[in-house]
Amino acid sequence: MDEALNLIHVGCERARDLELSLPTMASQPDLLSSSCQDIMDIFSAAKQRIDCLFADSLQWHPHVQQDPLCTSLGPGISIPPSNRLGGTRTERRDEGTGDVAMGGDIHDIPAADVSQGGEPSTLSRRRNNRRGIPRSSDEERRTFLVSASRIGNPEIPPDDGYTWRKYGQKEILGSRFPRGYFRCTHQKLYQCPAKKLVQRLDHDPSTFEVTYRHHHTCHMSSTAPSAVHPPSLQHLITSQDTTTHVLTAAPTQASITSAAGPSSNAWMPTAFDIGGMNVGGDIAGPSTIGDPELNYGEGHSGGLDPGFFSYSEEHWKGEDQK
DNA sequence: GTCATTTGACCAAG
DNA sequence: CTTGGTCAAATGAC
Repeated sequence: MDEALNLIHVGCERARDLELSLPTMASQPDLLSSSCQDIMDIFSAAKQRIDCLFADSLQWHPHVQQDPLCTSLGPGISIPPSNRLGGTRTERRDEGTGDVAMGGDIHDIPAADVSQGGEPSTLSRRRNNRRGIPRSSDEERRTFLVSASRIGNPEIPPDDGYTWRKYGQKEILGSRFPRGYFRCTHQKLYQCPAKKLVQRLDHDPSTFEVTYRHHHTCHMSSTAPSAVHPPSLQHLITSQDTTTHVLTAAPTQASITSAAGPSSNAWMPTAFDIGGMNVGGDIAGPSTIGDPELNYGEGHSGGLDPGFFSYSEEHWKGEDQK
C-alpha cells in the first residue's frame, strides 16, 4: 500500500506543479499534454497497485477489473457489486452475489406495476400491494462512507450531482440516527431505478453511510436533466469482511432537494451519488486529471482535487493504524 | 396546481 | 415477532 501511496503522492505533486504552471503552459499544448500524460500514468500505476491489494484482501479474482460489475471509481478504487457493509440481515444475505448482473436485473417493482386487481378500496389495494423489498433479492449494493466535514457545513452531506427524492425515513435498530431512503427524482420520467440509503454514523455524525442500489439510467437520456458532478474521492477503508469506500465532496446547491424545506432534517442528504458509479470530483474544475480511468460513468469526466489527496493520505494512514 | 417531504402503515424476510 | 424497505395519504412550500 505504501507504494501506491507514494505514487499518489508523486501524482499529486505533479498535479500541483501542473496547476501552478498552467498560466505559462496554456500556450504550450504539447507540454501540457505530456504533463497530463505523466500524471495519468502515475495515478494509473497507483490504481493498479491498489487494485491488486484489493483483490488480495478481498480474495477477488483477477478478472475483477474486467468485470463490468466491478465499477471503477477512479484511480485505484474499484467496487465489486457485492461490496457492502456487513452486519444486517439483509447485507449478510447478499453475500456472494458478486455475479449478479448489474443494471439489468432490477428487482424493484415500480409503483405503477404494483397495483393488481380491479378496484379495491384504499386499504385493500394497499394490502394487495407488494410492500417492502424482497430482501433476498440479489440486487447490487454499494456502500460508501461519505464525509461531509471537509468543505461547508458538516451537518449537510455533500452533493453528488443527482437529484433525489426522499420516500421514507426509518429508525434503525442500534442507530441513533434514522435512515433516509431516497430514489432518483426521475424515477417515473425515465424509469430510473437508482436508490440510495443514507444514514449518519453514530460515532461520527459528520460522516454518512451512503448505500446505493441500482444505477442511474436517467442521465442516459438526452433529455434527462441529471448532471453528474461526482464527488472527489477521499479514501477507502478495508476491514475484516467489510470494504467501505469513504469519500468526500464539496457540497453544492444544485441538487439538494429534500433538505430544502424548513421541516427537513438538517443532516439528511439528498445527493451524493455514485449511483451510476460516477465518482470523481467537481472540485478540481476544469483542471481535470484526464486518466481514461477517470472517465467515470457514461461520458462524465471526473476530476480529482489535488488537495484531496493530501487530506486523504492523512486520513488513510489514520485508518490503517486502526 | 405541482412537487417534495413527512410519517404511519404495510409487506416480506429472518 | 422483529426489522428493514416501501407505499401513499397528508401536509407544506413554491
